[in-house]
Formats: sequence, structure tokens, C-alpha cells
Amino acid sequence: MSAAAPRSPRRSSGRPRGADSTARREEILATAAQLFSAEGYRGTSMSGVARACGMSQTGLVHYFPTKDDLLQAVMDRRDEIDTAQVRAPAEGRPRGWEFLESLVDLVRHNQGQPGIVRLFTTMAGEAVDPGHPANTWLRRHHRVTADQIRAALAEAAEDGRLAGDAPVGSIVRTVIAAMDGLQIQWLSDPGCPDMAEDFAVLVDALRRRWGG
Amino acid sequence: MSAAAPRSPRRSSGRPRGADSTARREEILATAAQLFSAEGYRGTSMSGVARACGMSQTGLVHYFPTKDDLLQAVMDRRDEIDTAQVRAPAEGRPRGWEFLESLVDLVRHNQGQPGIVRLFTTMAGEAVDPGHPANTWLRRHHRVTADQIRAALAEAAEDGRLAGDAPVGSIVRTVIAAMDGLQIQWLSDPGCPDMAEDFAVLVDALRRRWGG
DNA sequence: CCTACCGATCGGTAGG
DNA sequence: CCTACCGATCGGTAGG
Repeated sequence: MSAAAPRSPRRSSGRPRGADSTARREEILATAAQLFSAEGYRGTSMSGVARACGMSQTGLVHYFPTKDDLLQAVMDRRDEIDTAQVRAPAEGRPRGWEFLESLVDLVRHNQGQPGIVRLFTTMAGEAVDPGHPANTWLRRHHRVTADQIRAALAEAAEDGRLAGDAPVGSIVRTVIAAMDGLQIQWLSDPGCPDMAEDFAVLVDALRRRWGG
Repeated sequence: MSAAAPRSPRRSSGRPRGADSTARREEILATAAQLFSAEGYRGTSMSGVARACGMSQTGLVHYFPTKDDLLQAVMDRRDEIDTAQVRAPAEGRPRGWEFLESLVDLVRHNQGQPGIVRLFTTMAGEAVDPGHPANTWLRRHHRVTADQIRAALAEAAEDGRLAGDAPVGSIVRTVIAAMDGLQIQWLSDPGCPDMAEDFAVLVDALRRRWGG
């Protein structure tokens, strides 16, 4: 309507610069991960993410059409990094109980990544609701972790290193629960000591009780 | 200040009915607990709580001047009920490892109270942030629970039922972590089995490892 | 029909 | 406890 509308299409009228879209996506994912971890999904706004990236809200929507799309991309990226961390250290991952003990290293590694830990804990708290957009992610994350631990215990059994009456399901769920729960205490209390040491105590107790 | 201030306290001029204020408070606390557990603190609005109680938002503000006040009252009430549950079953609470085993009953009891479990888990997820209004509650809740478990382990030590080199702090934190973490899995996955059984497996393993 | 955004604004709701 | 509002911001979409 205004006569001041830009009429020189060959100048820097429309978009500012032809920034690389892959780099932009990465920047958005990193920024969104930080905001989701600090404020939760519900507490984070698309315009807030856009502002933190130095772009407009509509520019953000170009990359991620909905808030849900952005969330899925952020959590998928988190799991990619995480999976790489669990599998990579040794080329073939540790066998049997040694895999459980290698999770102690993962917990120790996580202590250097408070942002990642915070993202997981904050999202898990919201996503327990079956209607939450991250519920599917949360359950898949737990299922994948459970499958890995279960496979390791099956190897232990093959090697004669697991009691025949060991409650495998309970062991799996308790190990995952301890990792999740220790993160809550560690994040909420700045004076909370080493998570890895606590977790090692659990693995040791379980192995002594049901290991061969 | 205003000249329109209600001057006829005997008529039904201002407020609709002289509802009992204590009953109203209880109703608000129960309703708010439900909404906080479903939507989180950030996802719950004062006007939403008011609507669910069939009152106006300003009416609600009369009872709880700020959203923070409402939150504190809800969480304090939750802990009151919870503490009564832990202490009451036996008149004097179980001694030593038996207290740890009595926590299995608490976990079993919680399975009949999904609303309470959900409130705790949702709030814990948000409140890991030191700037969150429920952070103080979360840390106090964990500290009180930790003190109880530590006291029980001290009794076990007195009775010669605890190894001298037992890592008491790690045991305490791991037990709490397992309770918190099992709730996440149990809430998020409708097909998840008995939390109490899983938790009992942990207590058994810890007792066999460090019990006398 | 594409990428990479812009300034402006929609109807509705937040805590107070 | 009510009506009547505030400054701001929500997720999402319009045309260009």
C-alpha cells in the first residue's frame, strides 16, 4: 500500500544474502536444542528460535514448517550424536557385561555435555504425556537403549556369565532408569557429585548379583 | 479505594455465594495439580486453572496471588501426602534395609496414583533448571528422601548389616534415581510393566552386595 | 516451480 | 469475587 515499497529488485531488496542452507539448518538445530533444553518444548517459541538465530520467524518456517518438525529434527540429531558415541569408542562394541560397564564411560562423557543432558531430561519430563509431540521420540530412545542392553545380557548368557533366573527385563529398565534419574539429580543440584561413579556402583551390584 | 466497594455485605450483591474458602483452596489445589501434571508449569495458565475450577482468574488470584504461590502450595501438599504414606504404614518406620524394602511398597502404591507420579515427573523435568520456580522444591524433595535412606543405612550399619566400605552416597543417589527413572518409563509407555518389581530387583542387588 | 527469506499481520491468550 | 482491561507475545500464514 505504501509508496515506500521497494521497487529496485536488482538491489538487496528481497533476501539479504544467499547464505548456505545446510549451514543455516545446522545453526538452527543447535540454537533450537539450546532453547528447548532451557525452556522446554512448550516454553520455546518459534519466534524465539528465529530471534536467537538472527533471522525472521518466517525465515525459520522456511526451514522447519512447524514447531513439531523442528523438534523432531533436533531430537533425531541428538540421537545420531549419541549413537555414534556409544558405538564408536571401540570399533566393535564391548561384549556382555563389558558393554554395561562401557555405559559408565558414556555417563562420564555426558558430564562434559550438560546441554545435551539437559535437553534429554527436559524433553523426557514433558514427553511422558502420550499426546506430547516428543513421546514417540522418548519411547524409541528408550527402546533402542533397552535393545542394546538386552543384547549385551544375551551375550553374557551365551558366555555363561548370567544366572539363568536373572530378571533381564527388570535389569534393563533399572539401568536405564538410573541413567535418567541420576541426570535429574545432577542437573538440579550444582553440588551433586560424579554421576558415573554412582552408576558404576549400580552396574557392579547387578553384575555381582546375576553375573556368572 | 473505590466508592463502588461492596457496602451491603448481607445481600447477594458482590460475590455470588459465600462459598467456604478452605474447601475452595482444596479444590484449587487438586485442580491445579491435575493441570500442572498434564501440561507442566509453563504449559499451565492461571486462567486455565480458574476455568477448570469454575471461577474467574481474578477470583483465583484472591487465593493465590501469583502462579508461583500456587505451584508452591501444590507441591507442598504433594509432599505432605507422600510423607504421610512413607511414615504411616507401620507406626514406627522400618529399620535398616527393611526401610529400603518398604520403598518397594511405596513404588507399588504410586502405581495406583498415576496423577501424582505424573505431577512429580513433569515438574522434575522442568525444575532441573536452577532458575525454575520449582527447583527449590525438587532439591528439598530429593534431600528429604536422601536423608531418610541415609538414616536407614546408618541403622543397618549399627546392626552390623552394612559393609564398612559401602559407598553410601552412591547407593542413596542410585535408589532415588531408579525411582525417578522408572516413573519416566512407566508413564511414557502404557505397556510398561510393574515398576515395583523392577525396583525390588535393584534393592535386592544392593543389599546382597553391601548388606551384612 | 525453486531457494531464501522479508515486513506485517491474523485471531486468540498469557499473567497480572 | 466481578468486569474491564494492559503490554506482549503465541504459532502460523499472507503476498512479494
